[in-house]
Amino acid sequence: MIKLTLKDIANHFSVSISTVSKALHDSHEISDKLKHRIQEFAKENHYRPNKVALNLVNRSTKSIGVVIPDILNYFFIQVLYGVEKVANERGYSIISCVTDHSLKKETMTLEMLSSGSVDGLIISSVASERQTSKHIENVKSIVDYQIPLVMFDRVIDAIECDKVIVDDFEAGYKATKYLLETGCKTIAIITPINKTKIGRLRIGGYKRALKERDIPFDDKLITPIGAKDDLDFILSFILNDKNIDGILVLDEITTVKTMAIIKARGYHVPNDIAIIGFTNGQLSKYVTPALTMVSQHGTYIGETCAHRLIDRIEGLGSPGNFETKVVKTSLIVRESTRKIPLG
Amino acid sequence: MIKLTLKDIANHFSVSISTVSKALHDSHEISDKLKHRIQEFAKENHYRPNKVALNLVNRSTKSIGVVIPDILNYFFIQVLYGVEKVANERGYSIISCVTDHSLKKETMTLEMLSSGSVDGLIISSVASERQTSKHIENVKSIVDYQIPLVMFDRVIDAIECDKVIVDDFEAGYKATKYLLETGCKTIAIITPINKTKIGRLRIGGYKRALKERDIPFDDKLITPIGAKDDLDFILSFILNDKNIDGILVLDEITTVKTMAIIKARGYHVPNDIAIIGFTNGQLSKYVTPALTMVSQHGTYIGETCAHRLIDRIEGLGSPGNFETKVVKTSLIVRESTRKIPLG
DNA sequence: AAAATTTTCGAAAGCGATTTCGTAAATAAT
DNA sequence: ATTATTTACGAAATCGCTTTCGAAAATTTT
Repeated sequence: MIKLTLKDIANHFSVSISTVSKALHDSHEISDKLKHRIQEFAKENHYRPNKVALNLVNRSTKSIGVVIPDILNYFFIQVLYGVEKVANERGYSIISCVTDHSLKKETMTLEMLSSGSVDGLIISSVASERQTSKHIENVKSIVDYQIPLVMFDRVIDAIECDKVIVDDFEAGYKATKYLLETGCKTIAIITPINKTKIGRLRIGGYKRALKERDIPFDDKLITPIGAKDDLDFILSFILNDKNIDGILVLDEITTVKTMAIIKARGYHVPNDIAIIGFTNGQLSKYVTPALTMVSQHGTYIGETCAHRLIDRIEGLGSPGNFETKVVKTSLIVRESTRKIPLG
Repeated sequence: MIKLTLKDIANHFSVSISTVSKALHDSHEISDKLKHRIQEFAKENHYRPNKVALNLVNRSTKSIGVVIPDILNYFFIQVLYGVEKVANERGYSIISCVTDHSLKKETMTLEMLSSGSVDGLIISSVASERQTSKHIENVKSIVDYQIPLVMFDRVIDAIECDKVIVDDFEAGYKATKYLLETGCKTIAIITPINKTKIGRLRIGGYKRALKERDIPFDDKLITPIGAKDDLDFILSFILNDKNIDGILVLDEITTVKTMAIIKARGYHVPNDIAIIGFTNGQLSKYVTPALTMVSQHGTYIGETCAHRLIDRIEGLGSPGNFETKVVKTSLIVRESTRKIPLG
């Protein structure tokens, strides 16, 4: 049995296509008798309208695209979850695409999605602060296309659109302050997101916290690591070089790895070295000791993005008047940090 | 600047739509002069053909839908990764949908996807062995629609299509055998997937391994747990009741939780109780002790599914002649199990 | 019985593209 | 100069569906 179309049904009953269409929509224009027969036939033969044709007619797909750099990152999964929840509530489905931190893949994905497949886009761009200029053009061409766009977390300043961002400066500040308050003197930073703006902001917060205590900032304490770098090897440098008693790590998996290495080298966590990581995901809770983490409230961010976007799509909210929403983080204190001394 | 169509360009140059279409396709039918002007104009104004219209004309979307029950399950993420890799290589993009283990959501998702949005489907169904009858109808209506379908992992026997499954029987057998060989006498099973066929197969393998050693099967050692159950509470029963020295857990997150609880109760892993879990994901490696896990080779499964499906879509492979591929698992031995005694 | 109204349906346009086919104009061949 | 052949473009069909409008046929009103 091949896929049924309106035409097939029309032929079967020797009526016109429009009659069938109306009958299936329960239009009063069609007699009850005919309507019934057509509806029965359609049901029996599993007729379902071709969505592509509908999308074309309606000039809308009732779906939104979500583009994220990484699917093994719990934060993005939470965002995805939040987006999907709201989208479903409001009658939209989502198409999620992962760019694997590749600028090329992001461009391809945007090309694909922005040519009619979705009514709007939610993006966390992989663009670092360097390579923007050319890449911005790509993203910009989407906005130019008049397709509603909401960026979150890793946003591009030069793009004018609604944004939902994390208060990464404050997050870095809070985490560092907490380490200082629990007695840390020399705090290192491990950053797998060195070239991103959010990485810079977190380090900015870190500096601010140091400054408040008149601790001089030491460049050597900031260690960028790449995806293929040998973390063990790299860590050995700063651990031997400096007398580190606190570490701030800018993503979850690296936090876990860092702690494993530190423990293996005989340090006690948190007594010798305290650790705070970013992204409160599945891992942090179950490692030993359980990790103190910064939660970015991904689900909430996802929900917010979805609402913003769908409002735009449906023409609510003033056109051109873009807003940026800043979401605060929370520090989830567990066992990888010392207790705050009383008094 | 509103979205440009062929018609707009045609109007701008006072030519026909077909001329523009041909010009943009570099057809020899159009004079070089005109072609150049049209192409220039299209580029400058960021013209891109409307994909929905193209899909309608081509009766193909060059995209495939992937439906999985859970996105926090590393196995499924790996499958997704494998599918996407092959799909991209072969010129397809993927639409991934998560059903959150909800039959209703699965039905909705299938409804949505099977009406023209995708050229084919890759599904791991949430259907347990009970509720099938009605649900099967839903899935069946997709196959009836002549839309190519590949099921993996959680397949439905009554559906005729290509399948890629894990050798769960052998996996349960291998894991149990390993525990026995390393000295375990009383092995419990914790199963969060009690009603699924794959759960039953794994337990089947477990029974076989016991039988080989003439160990009687004890029903009480199989503990099903639901999503909302208090694992701590439930574990206390069997730990107190039986003299357990080995546990087989049927998913990763539950394995990690189980070990945490066991450690908290003062047992040593693996000396007092050895643990093997299913799905070798991100968590297993970094907990203490690192967990011995069954790897299901998700990426490979995803790749296989994608190849099968696209072959079907493109009419390669004999119609109606469905195949089921069985993929073997590997046991990744780490520290939550004892060593096999020499000799 | 004539007029007005309602019921019931079909023709056709449109969504945005591709593609086949036909044809006037330009060029080439005789 | 006449015929044959390219060249260069447009008209129209098509994909599957919705929707507006027009118009018989049936019903109601006067």
